Amino acid sequence: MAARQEFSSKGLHGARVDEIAERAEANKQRIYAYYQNKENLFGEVLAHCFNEIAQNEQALLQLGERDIPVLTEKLLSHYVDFHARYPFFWRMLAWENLDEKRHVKTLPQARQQVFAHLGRLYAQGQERGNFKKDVTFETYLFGLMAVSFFLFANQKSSAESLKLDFSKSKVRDQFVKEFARLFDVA
Amino acid sequence: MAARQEFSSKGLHGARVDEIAERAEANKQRIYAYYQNKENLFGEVLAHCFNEIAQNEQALLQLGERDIPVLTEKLLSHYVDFHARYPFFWRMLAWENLDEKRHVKTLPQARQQVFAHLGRLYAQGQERGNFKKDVTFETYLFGLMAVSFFLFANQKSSAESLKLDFSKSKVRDQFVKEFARLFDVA
Amino acid sequence: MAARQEFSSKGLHGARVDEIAERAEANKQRIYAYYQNKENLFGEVLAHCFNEIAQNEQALLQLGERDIPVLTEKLLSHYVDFHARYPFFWRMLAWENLDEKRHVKTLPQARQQVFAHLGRLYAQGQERGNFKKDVTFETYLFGLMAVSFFLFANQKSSAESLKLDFSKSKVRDQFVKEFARLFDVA
Amino acid sequence: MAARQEFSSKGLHGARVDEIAERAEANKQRIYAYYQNKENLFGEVLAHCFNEIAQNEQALLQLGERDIPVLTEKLLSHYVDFHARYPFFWRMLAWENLDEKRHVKTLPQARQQVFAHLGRLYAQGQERGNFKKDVTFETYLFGLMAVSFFLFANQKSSAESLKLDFSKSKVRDQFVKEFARLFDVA
DNA sequence: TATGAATGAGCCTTCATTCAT
DNA sequence: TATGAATGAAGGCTCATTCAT
Repeated sequence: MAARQEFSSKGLHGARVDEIAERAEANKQRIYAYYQNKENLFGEVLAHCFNEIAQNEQALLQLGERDIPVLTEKLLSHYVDFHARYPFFWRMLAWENLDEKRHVKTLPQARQQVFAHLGRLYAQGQERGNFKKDVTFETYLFGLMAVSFFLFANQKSSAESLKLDFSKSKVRDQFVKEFARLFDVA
Repeated sequence: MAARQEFSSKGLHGARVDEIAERAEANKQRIYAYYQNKENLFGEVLAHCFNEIAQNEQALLQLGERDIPVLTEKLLSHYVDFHARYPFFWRMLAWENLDEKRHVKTLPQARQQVFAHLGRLYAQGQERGNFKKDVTFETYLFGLMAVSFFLFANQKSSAESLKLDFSKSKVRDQFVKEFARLFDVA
Repeated sequence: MAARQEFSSKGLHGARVDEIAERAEANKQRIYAYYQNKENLFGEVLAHCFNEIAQNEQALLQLGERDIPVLTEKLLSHYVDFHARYPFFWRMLAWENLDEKRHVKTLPQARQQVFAHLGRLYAQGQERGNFKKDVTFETYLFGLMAVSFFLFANQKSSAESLKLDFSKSKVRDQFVKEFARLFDVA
Repeated sequence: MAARQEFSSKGLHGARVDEIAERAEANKQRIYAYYQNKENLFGEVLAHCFNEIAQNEQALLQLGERDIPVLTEKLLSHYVDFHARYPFFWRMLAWENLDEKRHVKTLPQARQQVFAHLGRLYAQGQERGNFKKDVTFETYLFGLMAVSFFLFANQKSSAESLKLDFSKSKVRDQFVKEFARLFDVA
C-alpha cells in the first residue's frame, strides 16, 4: 500500500488523498469505494503495521531455552532491526498515540502468543539467575520496547541532546549491547 | 501561552490559528506581528517546552553523593512526574520528531550542566558498585528517558497490548520502582 | 422502472445514476445505451407519469349524465385517490415545474379526450343548474386539480400552517366532501 | 439576500455556494461564518420567504365587514398578486415540500392572527349568506391558497394541458374573477 | 452482456495570511 | 491596537460518463 508511505510520513491530517492515489497509481474513486474515507484508510494502514510487527515477532517463537542467556540482546536487536527496516511502524504508532481518536480497535492476537512464549523463557531465566527475580516480565518487555522505540522515535531530538547518531548501525549495535548489559543481571 | 495547548494537542498542521488567537484572547494581527507565521509560533512553543524541562531538571542539581544508591529511582520518578504534570512536553517532542522540518535549533544549554552533574554522580556510583561499569552514562540516561517517555507517549496503545493502565498513579509508582530495580545492579 | 423512485424522491439533480442502476438491478451501461444520459431518463420517467395519470383518467369516461349531480365529488375523489396511490406524479410534476428546462414535450393526447368528455357533462350540468353558468369548465377543472395537487404537494408545510394532517384518509375524505360543496351550486 | 435568487431558482442542492457568494458580492468565508453551512442558509432564506408572505398578509387585516361580499375576490387577488410579485415564495415552498428534511421549524405567528381575522369575517359572511354554511373556513382558505399557488407553480405544465398562458395578467385577472364566482354562493 | 475501473470536473468547506478600518 | 472582511488556494469527497475486459 502506498498510503502507508503518506500516512506514516505525514500523519492522518497531513497526508493528501490525491497524493496517495497518485502514488498508488490508483484513482481516488477506487480508494473511496474501498475505504469510504481517509480515516478508514488510515485505520487499515495502521492495522497493517500492527500485523507487520506481529508477523515479524513470530520469529521470536524460535527462541528456546538455550537462548535465555542472550535473550535480552536477541530481543533488543530484533526490535531495533525491525524499526530500522520498517520505519513505518514507530511513525504510525506515534501518530496514532497523538491523535485523540482511536483508529484501530483490535490488536493482533498473534502478539499475545509470542509474549506468552517469551514470558515463559523469562520465567526460566529468572530461575536460573539470568533475570532479576523482582522485575516482572511486563516491566522487562516494556523496557525493551521503550528503548527500541525511543531510539528511532526520538532520533532527531536525541541526536542533539545526547550527541549521538543512531542512523549508523555501528552506534546502534553498540547500544543494543550496552542495553543488554543494562537489562541483564551482573 | 495558549498556543501550547493547541499545538501540543493537534500538532503544527492540526492546530488552527483562529483557535489559538481566540484562546489567547489576543487577535491574529498580534500573533503575526510577533511570530510572522504559524510555524515560527510552533517553534517558540517547542522551545518553551524544552526550557520547561530544562528548568525542571535544575532540581536534579540538588542530588548529591548520598543519593547515589537511589539515583535511578529519583531520576525516574522525576521524569515520570514531569510528564504527568506537564504532558505538553512529550506531545510536542513527538510532533517535532514526526515532522520533517526542524523547528528548534538550539537545545537549552542548561540541560548539559545537569547531565554533566548526573554523569559525575553516575561515575561515582559505578566506582561504588551501584551501577554497572560496562554501561555508559549515556546509555543509562537514555534508558531512563526512553522508559518515562514511552510510558506516556504510548499509553493508548500499550494499554491494550500490555493490559496496563498507566493513568493510575499506583501503577506508575510500581513501574518506577521496578524499573529502578531493572536499571540498578543486583 | 426504479428510476421513478429515485427521480420522484430526489429530483433530476438529486438522483444518482448509480443508485438507479443498482435498484433496477441493471447496470449503468444498459441505462446509457437506452437513454444516452440522465436527463433523457428523467424525461422518460416524467412522460411515464403523465401517461399514468392519463390512463387513470380513462375511468372518468364512464361517468355519464346521471353522475352530473355528484360529478365534483367523483372527480375530486378520483384525483385525490390517484395522488394518494401514486405519489410519484405530483412529485415529478413539481420537480419538472421547478426546473428551467422542459423534459417532456408532448402531453398525452388521451387526457384531452377525457377533458372533452367531462366538459360536455359540465355543460349539461350548467344547463341543469348544477354548476354555475358564469364559471367555465377550465376554471372548474383547474380548481379541482389545484386543490387535489396542493393537498399532497403542500402536506408538510400546510400541516403546520393549517394544523391538519392529510395523511389520515378520514381528513381527506372530509375535505373531498367539503370541496365538493364548495365547488357546487348551493 | 442574493441566496434567495439562487435557492429559489435551483433549490438547495442545485444552488452553488460560489454563485451565491459572487452574486452577493460577499465572499464565501463570510457566508460560512454567518450560516455555518449551505443548509442553514437555505433555511434562513426559506424563513425569510415565510416572513415575507406573513408581512404581506398584514394588509388583509384592513379588510372589514363591508368587504365581506367581495372577500373572495380580494383574497384571491391578494395571493395572486403576491405570487406574481414575489415568485420566490412558491418556489421555495415547493423545494421545501419536495425535500425530505424540514428546514424551517417555526412558521410566523403573524399568519395566525390574519387567519383568525379572516375567519371571523368568513363566519359573518356565512351568517349573511355570502358563504356556504357547510364549508369551513379552513376549506375555503385552503382552496384559495391552492388555486393561487397552482396558478404559478404549475404554469409550465398547465400551460400545455389547459392551453392557457397565465403570465398575461389579463388571463390571471379573469381567473381571479371566475374563481371568486366559483367560491362564492350563487 | 455485464462489470470494475478510470476520468475529470465540480462542490462544500476550511485555512493561513493579509487588508482596511 | 484591535477587528471584520477578503483572498486564494486547497482538500475531501462525489458524480456523470466512459473504457476495458
